[in-house]
Amino acid sequence: MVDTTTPRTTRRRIETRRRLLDSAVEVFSEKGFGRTTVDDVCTRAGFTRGAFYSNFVSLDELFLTVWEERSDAFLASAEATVDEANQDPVTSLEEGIDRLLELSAIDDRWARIEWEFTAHALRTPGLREVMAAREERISELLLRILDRAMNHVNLRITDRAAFAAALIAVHDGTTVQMLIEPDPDAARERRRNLFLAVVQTYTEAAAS
Amino acid sequence: MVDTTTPRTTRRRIETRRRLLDSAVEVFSEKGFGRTTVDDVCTRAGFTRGAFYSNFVSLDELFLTVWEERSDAFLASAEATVDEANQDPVTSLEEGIDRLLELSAIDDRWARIEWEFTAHALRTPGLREVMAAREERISELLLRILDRAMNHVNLRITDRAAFAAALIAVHDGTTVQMLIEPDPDAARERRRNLFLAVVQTYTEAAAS
DNA sequence: TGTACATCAGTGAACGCGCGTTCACTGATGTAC
DNA sequence: TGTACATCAGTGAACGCGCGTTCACTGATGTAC
Repeated sequence: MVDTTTPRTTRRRIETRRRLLDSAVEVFSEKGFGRTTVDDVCTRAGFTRGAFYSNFVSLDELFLTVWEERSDAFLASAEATVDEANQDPVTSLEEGIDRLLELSAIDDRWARIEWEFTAHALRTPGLREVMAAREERISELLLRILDRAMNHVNLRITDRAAFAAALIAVHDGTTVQMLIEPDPDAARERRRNLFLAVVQTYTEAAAS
Repeated sequence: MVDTTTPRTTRRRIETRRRLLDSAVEVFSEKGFGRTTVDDVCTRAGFTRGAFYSNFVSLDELFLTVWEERSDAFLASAEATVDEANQDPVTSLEEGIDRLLELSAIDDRWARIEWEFTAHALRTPGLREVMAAREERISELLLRILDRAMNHVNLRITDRAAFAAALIAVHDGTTVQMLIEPDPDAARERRRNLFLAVVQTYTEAAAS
């Protein structure tokens, strides 16, 4: 039996969406979401504006799609890294921190877009819940990673929710410092120490 | 001798600028900087667009002016609070944290604008230095407050620059959590604990 | 204090570009045989 | 594999609104006496 409900052609559309989404990341990070026009994105991708309206209904939808896609990709790759790490457990707290920082390392462009999107979400009621849900997913993933890692270094988490929230807050707060401050290396080193302090705060020696 | 270089009339202009600046805060926080038009600000303030161009050259200048004015006002009021506090020294670490949090308490509207401005600064080279300079001023003010307070609770700061940077990072990171998360009270409590942990990390018992 | 005058600040109309959005169209892509 | 056909995806022109910016103007404000 032939499927008559699904649209026929797909390859070309998929490729077009791909190019529009990739261009959107570039343009949003350069001009900011608010100053970006439909034509900016299309020109960058090598299309005329009609192509945009054939694939998205508004820039808001495009921005949300970009953000969700990248967020999901990040979470998926993080999960994969965690699975790998099971074959190679951490041997020290410091090593664990470094792995965590490596996992969350993102390029400047994407950091700017996340900042933009948060600003956007802060004034768009429907998006606040979307962001909160994502933070919840990151929190769960983090705790899954941490549970295992803590075991290997003989520590026990005292307050799980607070621990995850603290790591996320410190991550966000130090990210902007690294982007703004004249000496990013110093900022990076301070971030590392602060992460270490947070881990020590929310854990205690496990009964062995 | 009469001053012939300074423009004559001022009262009316000052009032007009005031209303434009206040309206800008409202509109920027509601629509975001990028989606705000000159007319949005003028209509809100009860002027026509000409009034804007008689007082500012661009929305960029207006945004920077708004931000600098509020930042300076914040720093000035913080200094004043610190001077007052000298008559009434803190007696415990917890009390010090609460005072610090009270000092940095800002309304949602202004928090959104700071986030917006940071996003703007992250993609506008000249503004990065402006923000870095302000962070430096806040850091100095913080350390002045902390030096005195630590003395009263018999603690000594180990790494001054890292301590101030950590407090700022934690402040920023937890602010967005309080605005995004469904349970702001829980987020506030977690923030308080995290601040406490940071203080304990970057201080040690002073030789008495 | 009051009046005549000079200057200034904000008005509102005007201009034109840029942008969002639509739509008839064409050439690209997949399907059937 | 090749061809004829149907459908779809992106084109590009068109429309009109909204916005930034300018400027001659008028009424508000300060000054001099």
